[in-house]
Amino acid sequence: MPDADKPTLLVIDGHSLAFRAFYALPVDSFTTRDGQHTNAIHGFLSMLLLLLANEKPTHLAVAFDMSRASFRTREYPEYKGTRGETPVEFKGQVPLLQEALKSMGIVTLEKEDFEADDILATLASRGRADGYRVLLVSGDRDTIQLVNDDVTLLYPNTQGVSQLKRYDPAAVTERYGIRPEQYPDIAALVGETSDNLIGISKVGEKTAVKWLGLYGDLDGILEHADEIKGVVGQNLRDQRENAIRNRRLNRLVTDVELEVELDQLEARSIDLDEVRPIFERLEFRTLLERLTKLVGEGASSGAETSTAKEPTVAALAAPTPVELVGDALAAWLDAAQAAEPAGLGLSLEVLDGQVIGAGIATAAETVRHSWRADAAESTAFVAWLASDAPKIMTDAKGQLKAASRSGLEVGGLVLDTLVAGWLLRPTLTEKSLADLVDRHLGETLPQADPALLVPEEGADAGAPEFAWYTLRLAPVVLSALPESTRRLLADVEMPLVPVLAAMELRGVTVDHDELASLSAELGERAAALASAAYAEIGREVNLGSPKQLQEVLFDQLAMPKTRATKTGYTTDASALADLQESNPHPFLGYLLEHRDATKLRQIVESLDKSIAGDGRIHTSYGQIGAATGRMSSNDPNLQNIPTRTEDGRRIRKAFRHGSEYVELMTADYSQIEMRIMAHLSGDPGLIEAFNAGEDLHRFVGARVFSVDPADVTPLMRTKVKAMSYGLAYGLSAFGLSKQLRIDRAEATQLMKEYFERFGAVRDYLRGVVEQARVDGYTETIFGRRRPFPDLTSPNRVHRENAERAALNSPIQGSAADIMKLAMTTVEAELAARDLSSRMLLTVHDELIFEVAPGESEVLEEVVRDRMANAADLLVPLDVSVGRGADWEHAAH
DNA sequence: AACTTAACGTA
DNA sequence: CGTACGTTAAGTTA
Repeated sequence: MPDADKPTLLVIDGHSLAFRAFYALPVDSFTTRDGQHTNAIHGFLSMLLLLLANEKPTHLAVAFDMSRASFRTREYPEYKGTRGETPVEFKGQVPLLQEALKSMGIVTLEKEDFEADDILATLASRGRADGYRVLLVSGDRDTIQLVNDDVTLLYPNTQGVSQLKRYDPAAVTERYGIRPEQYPDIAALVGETSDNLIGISKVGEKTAVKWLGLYGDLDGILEHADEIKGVVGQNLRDQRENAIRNRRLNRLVTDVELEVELDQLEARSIDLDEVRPIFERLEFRTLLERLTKLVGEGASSGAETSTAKEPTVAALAAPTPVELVGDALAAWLDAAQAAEPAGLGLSLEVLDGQVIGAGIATAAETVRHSWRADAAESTAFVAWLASDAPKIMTDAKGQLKAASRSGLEVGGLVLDTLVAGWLLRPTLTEKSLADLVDRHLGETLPQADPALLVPEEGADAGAPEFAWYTLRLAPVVLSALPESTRRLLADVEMPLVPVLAAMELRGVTVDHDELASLSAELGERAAALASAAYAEIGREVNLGSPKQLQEVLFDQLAMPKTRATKTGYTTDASALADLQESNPHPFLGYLLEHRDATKLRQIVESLDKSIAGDGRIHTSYGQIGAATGRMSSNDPNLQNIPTRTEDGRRIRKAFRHGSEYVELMTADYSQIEMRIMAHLSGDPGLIEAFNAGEDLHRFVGARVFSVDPADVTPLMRTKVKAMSYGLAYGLSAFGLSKQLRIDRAEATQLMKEYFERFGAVRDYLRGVVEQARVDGYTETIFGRRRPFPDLTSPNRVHRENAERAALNSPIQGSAADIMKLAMTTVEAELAARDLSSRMLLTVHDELIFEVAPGESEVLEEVVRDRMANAADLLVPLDVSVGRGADWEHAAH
């Protein structure tokens, strides 16, 4: 009987799939306003909708485990014993998922004493007997045994739940080299860690498959156990009971008594009115849209004809692009701008860093333009691009760079949907247009993606389609932003985009010879230190391998165990320093120095490799990188260039001014985070400290220790400084004592004294967390928000982590706001004054400039002014400036 | 080959 | 048991 004529029964292992989703989807982005986590539910339902659309089952059911106990745990209490406690964040989602399924008219099944897989096995067996095509969805490998000509297993791959691998008998054979019904024999021999089933030592998949080939099945293997040679054979004879037990436990039960008949599982049409309340409660807007679409399609196309090839039809497709040049393009642009006064969608086509064309979109039409520098047909395009006519792009920075390289000017960038999307959800940033389309439109950007369950038909999307989707995203993303954040977007983030593009294009001159000789020197030093270290322990190990170091330290040298990590015991620098104190050994000293040398060398090497043909390093700035609002730097990271050690500072000496320039200038905000704390807390003592204009830590130290500022000793100053800086991070007495190497009592006392003098700071920090718990987010001075769903987590570790991050966020984030604002105004002012000096780098609270001849004074004046006036706080923003031929000498 | 972990550099 | 990042080598898994 041809498959197409058979009814299709879809059975899903609910726990298994939901659990996969739970770990695949970040909990942060799937939490309702009242704090309910929904990632498992969302992932499950999203997959279910995909399955309904693609597989068009006539019958379906979702099976759940009733509890962890089953007849298997009675037989073998250790069964699944290795599994930790199910996270409460997951547990709470299961009843809601079941409720959602019920509202969709989908039958859920569970049976006392059995696992969901047994229900799958039973339904598979019954379905096959009654002439169904059966589809099983489970993340439990034991279900492989159920596969046959009528039963197909859809197995989530390791990435999560968005893709399922289809196992029919041929696929099982291809993957495992056996027939499906042989799988339990393999599993019995190899063991299954996740079920706490221990197999035969030294027997892995390869061996098990080989034996099966020789002796047919597990019974055959055990009969011939005496013939198997070597240690493995002995292991098999010694541990045969393991295999027998495993085989007994992994056999799925095919005759569980269920209260339903197959025909009761028939797929019913979904009543949206039933579904809506629970979907709304879970805040599943896009899922509801997808479901609505699915229901609509089902009604119009008729559910009974299952046409497997038919691709899912998107609700909206981008208009077919028209190629336009010259006057035709000019005319189209005029009309288009009238139709879309808020801006046109724009996507530049970039090849090898140069612009080769563009896609432009209105809601109704898309246009493609091939651009050539000297072509008269492009005049209208070039003029429009440079004009203030509003444009909406996605991930504009790279396109702006290409435009600049191609000699094109881009004006009027009013919105970058990627940046806006990040402001909306700063913790899990959608990294591409495709992500945004998926997230905010609930659609799939047409793109060739071989990993998709159903390959999309038709051509890839190009620039016109990108422009069109970008345009559609704009109102969706904008309307979701709170007013304050929308201002932040318009005033701070959008103007910054071209500034960062310009800085990346400029790069910074780095001296290759300097780096090369430094690298060679560090390499020699590292080699000498390694030899000395080997001599101490009488053998050569890989000093870069924590695993091998653990052997040396804790076995060979029998040192006391350090703090535990996931894979053993830490060998990090602070632990080694502690060991050196308790168990002095020359090996430790050599190791630590070796670490320093190799680490520096590694940085030097990677910098050297990054020097481009123009002798400069062009880092990339991540505008949407950090959840707090900070920028990041990568390829290479220029925000972690060493500065604390002498050798490290030699690296900074390799950063030079270019030949057209006379020096570098650095300008940084001093103690900006403390100043922000003073402003936000309104603490009179701290405000006075900054207005007094004397050394901050000395002033604070005088208050804390009740002495005259002149009598604050360096030690007192160090302690107070550590305390002040630690404040913004949620430092504990424990952490403070560890950092200062003082005992707990003294640290506690120090904190107490500190807060007695600066009580408003403590009140403020407490208040931030409390407010965030109520609101679900924190906010910076300029309106940047960051959500904190974990503040109400029942898990103490998660909750306390969230509390520290929450109290830090407005501080670090406000500093970032101020710096970003300063950067755009500095850049604008330099342009306005027609100065040739240029801003090159930013390192969180520091800016680095290249100074053109004769501009030293005016540049300093402009930079000081713009930076100091970037924000109006209760305390002044102090800027310190330094100049020199290289970065090190320009520091101060 | 692709991913994860430990370690470490910066603000 | 201090926030925020990015990079690297070693180790692990597919």
